[in-house]
Amino acid sequence: MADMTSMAGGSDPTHSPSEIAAAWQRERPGTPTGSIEIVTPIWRLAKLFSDDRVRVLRAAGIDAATLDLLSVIRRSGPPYALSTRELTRRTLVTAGAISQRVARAEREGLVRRAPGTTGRRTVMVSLTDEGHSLIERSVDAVLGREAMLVSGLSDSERDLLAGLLEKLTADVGRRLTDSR
Amino acid sequence: MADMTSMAGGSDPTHSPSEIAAAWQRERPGTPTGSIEIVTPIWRLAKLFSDDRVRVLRAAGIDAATLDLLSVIRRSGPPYALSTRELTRRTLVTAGAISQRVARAEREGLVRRAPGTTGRRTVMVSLTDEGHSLIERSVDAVLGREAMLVSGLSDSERDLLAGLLEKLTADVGRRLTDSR
DNA sequence: GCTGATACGTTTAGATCTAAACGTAACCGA
DNA sequence: TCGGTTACGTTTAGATCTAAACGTATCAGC
Repeated sequence: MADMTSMAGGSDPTHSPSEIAAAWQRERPGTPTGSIEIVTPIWRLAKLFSDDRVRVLRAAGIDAATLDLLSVIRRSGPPYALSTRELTRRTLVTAGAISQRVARAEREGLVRRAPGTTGRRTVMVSLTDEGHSLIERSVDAVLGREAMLVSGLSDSERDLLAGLLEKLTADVGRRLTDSR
Repeated sequence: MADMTSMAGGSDPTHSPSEIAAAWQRERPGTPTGSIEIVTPIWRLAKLFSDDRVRVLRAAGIDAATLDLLSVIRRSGPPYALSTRELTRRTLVTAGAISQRVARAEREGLVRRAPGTTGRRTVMVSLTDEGHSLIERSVDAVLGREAMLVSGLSDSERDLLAGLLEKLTADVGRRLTDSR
């Protein structure tokens, strides 16, 4: 996927989204700046969460890509095994990246690869004991930390925000599929 | 910055945030899943916007990193010049990345580097005519496209969401600085 | 059974980022 | 004025991603 490092249209963390929109209006009256107050904070928040997670995980001896891999397998429930195909579907990266991530995790003894029984030449990736205990140790740390970060919102604010974000996600997804 | 490709804790685009939280509760009762319905959609939306922008820009003959660079300079107003230092501050990437981006854009004739007059060995990066016209052509395309993507929200919903996002951004930023 | 089409996973080439090392220029206290 | 410190920009090494090429196994229709 494209990374999060380019957000022209309003990334500037030294100015608020509304200041950025105002700057465009001053420089180019009529510029369609209506989306900036939505898109810019989303990008900034994604970066804040991402960077913080990297820091937290470094202390736990695991990187974000590996956590992502192990998490998806772990929360799929017993027998803690998913095909490469399914891992790709449930992640935001390409099949090539999954292949590389699995190879790394396998080298570190966190997962195991085995041919699937259900035809179609699938490869099942499963957690080793070590992988299982690593994810158990990491999940609460990461999610607990994030819960702390968002704790400035009241319960009703949080629910309201979650609802709006879900609506927007569905909406954007629909418009993207329509336009292709 | 860390890219947007790892979002353990809930990236899975085949399940809604609430389904992911429910899966954790089923597998590990007591897991602190309160943040998932906020963080997960933020990550997903960042990726949706990012990927779409890449597609739009490919058609316009410019990449997202270059758009980011030219945008910041363009909206700073005449004389359309910023120091490398300032570019780093107003962007979400490191100084090294800025240096490389500027070098690329300079190679393509979009910007020019010149020693700054105000001491401290600064390098001023300014738009060439070609860079200026490229950004003029691209900005409306990108921002117009994004305005369309978020147009499913009513005006009041949009303002409400923008307000909550701004509050959350400030809040998370504060907690991050406090905890370090 | 064949055979072509398709699905699936891996590999490779290339892009671009970060972190850290570096090289200098500018500033500052004595 | 001088020497050390700091600010600033660039370079380099390493990590990891994407897109595309590949190789092979499986399936579907005849």
